[in-house]
Amino acid sequence: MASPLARKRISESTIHRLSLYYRTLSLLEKENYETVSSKELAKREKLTPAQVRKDLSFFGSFGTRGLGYNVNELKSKIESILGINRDWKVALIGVGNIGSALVSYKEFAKQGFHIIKLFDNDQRKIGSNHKGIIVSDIKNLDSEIKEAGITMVILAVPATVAQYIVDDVVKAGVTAILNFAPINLRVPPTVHLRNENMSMELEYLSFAMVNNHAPKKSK
Amino acid sequence: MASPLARKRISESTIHRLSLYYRTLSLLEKENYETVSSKELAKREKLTPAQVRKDLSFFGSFGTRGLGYNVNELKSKIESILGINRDWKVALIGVGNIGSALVSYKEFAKQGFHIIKLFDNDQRKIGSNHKGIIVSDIKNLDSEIKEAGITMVILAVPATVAQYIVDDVVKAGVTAILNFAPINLRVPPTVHLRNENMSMELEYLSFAMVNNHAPKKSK
DNA sequence: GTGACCATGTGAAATGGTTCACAAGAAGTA
DNA sequence: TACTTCTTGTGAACCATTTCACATGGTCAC
Repeated sequence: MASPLARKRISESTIHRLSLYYRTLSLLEKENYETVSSKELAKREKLTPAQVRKDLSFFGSFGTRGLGYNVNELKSKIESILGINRDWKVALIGVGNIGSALVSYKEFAKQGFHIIKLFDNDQRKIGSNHKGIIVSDIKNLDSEIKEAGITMVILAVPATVAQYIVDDVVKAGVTAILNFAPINLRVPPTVHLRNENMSMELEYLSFAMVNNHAPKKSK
Repeated sequence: MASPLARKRISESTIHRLSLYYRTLSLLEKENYETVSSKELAKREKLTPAQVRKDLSFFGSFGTRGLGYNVNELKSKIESILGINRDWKVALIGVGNIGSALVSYKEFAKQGFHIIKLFDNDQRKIGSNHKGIIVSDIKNLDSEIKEAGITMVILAVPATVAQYIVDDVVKAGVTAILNFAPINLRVPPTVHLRNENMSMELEYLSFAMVNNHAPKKSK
């Protein structure tokens, strides 16, 4: 059995699949499943049972031979692996198209990501109320982020200003950034950065159609 | 040199990186770069030069030894590989939070993805105007999609109804679907499906923070 | 034209990720 | 208890992707 804390490099794909398992386990829970086998889980994700077992084995042995995994238990194990067994305070910067959609995006809150601060530089937006949150002036970014103890930020600003804001939020102590701007950002090595690029998947689709690439499971 | 039409399986990662190269080439074009080396391109994407050259080599030899790649030319090569050297007519289904943000999302149009039809089942939304497009009743999905010759659809509806709509759009002749609903959809093998799961990247961030996973380049 | 330099394109090697195959553990049955 | 059945957990084998390393071919200065 692998120790939960074994310092082994876990692949990005494994983590992404844990997210999928988590979502499916939540569903199984609602459907009142007691247990689930790697076979069943694999079927739902269009993966192989071995893949599922291997992914989980990096973190421990959570199953029972002959029986499978206890749905509740596995779900909560994955929660703690992914770090979503707690509440995250998140600031959202840029209350434009994407930004305002994200404020209302329920999946985030479901998994413990709570947007508690909104920032913008547009005077018409500052002071306005989105889902109970008042939009702050981006000038107050530093103090408000520090005060609220926020370490995670969603960036939904135009590409032209994204880097400046990144520099600022990093100074304010943020260590995780989810970036929606179509630009490559620079962050210090201590800061985690992920990019959400919605065109990418459309481009993959058009590639697949044009080249008659065999349809495959999606990421 | 690999023939552009060699039937070799191209990896998903390679295609995603082409998207990145494309974006950066557009930028370089604006910055009036004539040529770019694999080294420079790699630096901007935080990849290795060999990776860049290998990716491109699957599709042909586009560079000049001693000089690098012509920015304009490479950009247009990638455009045709990705199938974005043409206009795609896209229908967007579900004009809620996410949906209405996507209508205004400029990156799509920039790359040739034109949302020309909106559908919803909410009487209050049907008939309303979003960026010049009138929201249609989802009841007319089949006829309107066929009539407009749409083959690509963005799905931004609640998870509970997503599968029904997928079945309908497939019947209407759609062969590519970008799904934002947090659910695993079933499509026939002839239909391309990609999922956009915005929670996944946040979960990756929280995993990285909690496990002190060395920050790495983002996808 | 010649020489120095540079960066591509690509086999081969190395690395990393997925699948196989099976020993071993647990549950249920008689 | 003994037997059957089921499914996990995991080394080993396999396959895919990335990186290395270098021959090749082109540019540019003089």
